[in-house]
Amino acid sequence: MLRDCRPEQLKSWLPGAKVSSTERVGKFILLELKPGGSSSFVFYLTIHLGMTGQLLINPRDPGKHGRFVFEMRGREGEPICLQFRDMRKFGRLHLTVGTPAPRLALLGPDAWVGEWDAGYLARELCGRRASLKAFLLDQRHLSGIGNIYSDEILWWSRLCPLRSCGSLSSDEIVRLAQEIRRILGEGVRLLGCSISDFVDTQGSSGEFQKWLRVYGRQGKKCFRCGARLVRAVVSGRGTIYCPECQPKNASPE
DNA sequence: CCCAAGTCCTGGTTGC
DNA sequence: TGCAACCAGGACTTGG
Repeated sequence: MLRDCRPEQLKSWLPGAKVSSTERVGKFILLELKPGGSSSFVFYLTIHLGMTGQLLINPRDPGKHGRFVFEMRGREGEPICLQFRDMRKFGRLHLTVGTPAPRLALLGPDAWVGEWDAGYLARELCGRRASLKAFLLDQRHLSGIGNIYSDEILWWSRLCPLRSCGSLSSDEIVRLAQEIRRILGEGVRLLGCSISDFVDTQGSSGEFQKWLRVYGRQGKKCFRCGARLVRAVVSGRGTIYCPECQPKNASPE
């Protein structure tokens, strides 16, 4: 159970605590901690990187936008420093007792490795008026998809971001489900998308940005049909798509 | 001035 | 008409 507690209370538990497990849930990083001594409860550090957050292990230099640092010891007693950097301050940390930050309970299944299928997607899409783009960004349906991957997924699925959820045929839903898993898998295989800030815990950049088909390519030619890619703002987010092979009208097929 | 990887909050709209 | 669910857009923040 989640218990209310004051920051200074949590602070007093941290020294001597052990990281008992780590997990990723959607875009959240979760550390399970057990306090030192004989206490049996657990507490959690829930981390969200926001847009520009970085989590670094033993960084070579203090960096420019350090927000917090955890000093730890490894199994052999070697020092381990975990630093959180975040230029735009959109990242979040939550320290809670008993359960992770409450917002995690609201997340849909993990879009990449979660237990869901085209049937689940069909049920979630059914009857909704919102755009496909807004749907993919809404972490309550599937968790883990952001603005870059949603545009890429929709291009590969040949679906217009402006289409309404309820307008998809079952063939289109199956296609979308396949591309969600495939594109996120590619992103992970290529170690992420380093447009400007993203690095892994070792400070290394990913490679996915080299394989982008639409994101950041407004006005350039579609790799599939050669038409000019266009930009629209959909539910407040910049959205790039091909007006030719991602048509607004449902394709007759 | 424009734009940017995310989420929360507010206020308006839709439909039962 | 009432109400809840749904949905779009602004706020937040720093920098290129």
